[in-house]
Amino acid sequence: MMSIGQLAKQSDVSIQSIRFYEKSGLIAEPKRKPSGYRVYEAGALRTLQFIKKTRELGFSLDDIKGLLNLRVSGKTRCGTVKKKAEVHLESIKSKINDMQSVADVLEDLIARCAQQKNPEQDCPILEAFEQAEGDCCE
Amino acid sequence: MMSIGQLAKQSDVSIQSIRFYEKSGLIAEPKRKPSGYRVYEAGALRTLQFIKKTRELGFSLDDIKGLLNLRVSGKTRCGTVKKKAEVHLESIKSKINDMQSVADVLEDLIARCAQQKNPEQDCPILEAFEQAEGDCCE
DNA sequence: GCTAACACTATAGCCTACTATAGAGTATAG
DNA sequence: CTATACTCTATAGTAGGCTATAGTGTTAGC
Repeated sequence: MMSIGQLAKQSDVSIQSIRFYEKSGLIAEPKRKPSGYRVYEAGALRTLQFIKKTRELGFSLDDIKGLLNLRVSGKTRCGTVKKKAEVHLESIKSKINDMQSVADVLEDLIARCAQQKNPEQDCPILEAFEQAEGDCCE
Repeated sequence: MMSIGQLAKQSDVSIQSIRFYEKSGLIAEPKRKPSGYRVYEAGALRTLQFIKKTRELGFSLDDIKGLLNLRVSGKTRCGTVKKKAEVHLESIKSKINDMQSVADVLEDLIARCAQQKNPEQDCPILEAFEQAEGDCCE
């Protein structure tokens, strides 16, 4: 049994975030003291740790809500969880690919810039950017 | 020479976004008719296409501003441009690394999930998420 | 000349995931 | 008993990237 402050410290999640998660339906409304103070059980800590970890992995609060519901619904089917993780993984991978292609372009431009011997000539980087559909981004 | 509406159609960027980009300093303030209507030259279209492309690649407007400045600064010495491009490249690379490590974790969890023979047992993904300090994110 | 389509500004709203603040009550240590 | 720390609610603000609306003026085709 602990206060919201203790829970915040133990989970390393701010008090405001905890209340925000409660409002957002990610964590259950806890019991209250007669004063109105929230009183949490150990389960809340585990849930918060779950949320924190999945947030760090880039899941949205909505995703996490879904995962928590799978967990809460008792006989979780592992396949469902796996599928969600796979979908998320795919979107991360495609973002990585996009970013990598940008990195490649930049790398190439920088290399060409380095090869440039004649300082009077135009900069290859600037030239590449000038072209709307060019060797820059295709 | 074209109106904002024509520019919007040709670039496939909404009128509001164009004005927003102008306010944000991504595109130059165009000339105006006596009525106050914006009048664009062909260069604006190229710039918008550049913005659109880089947005799709996941750059923030701030990043794009930096890239556009590389282009716009005209007679910049190649070395300066190169240096800026290198800084961009580094930040992109570090983003890629971050995402890759997340992807690795997810991939590992999914693999463990796939190895799970016994459907009666708990899901390894959820279990990993449950642990405060676990083999999941360390 | 009229009407429809277009453009202008300024302001407000949306979404995500929070963070901050104000003003009030509560708990606890000395 | 009092000072300090804690908690409560409600509201507002932040950042990024737009989208929508209101109210008004402009342009183009018939």
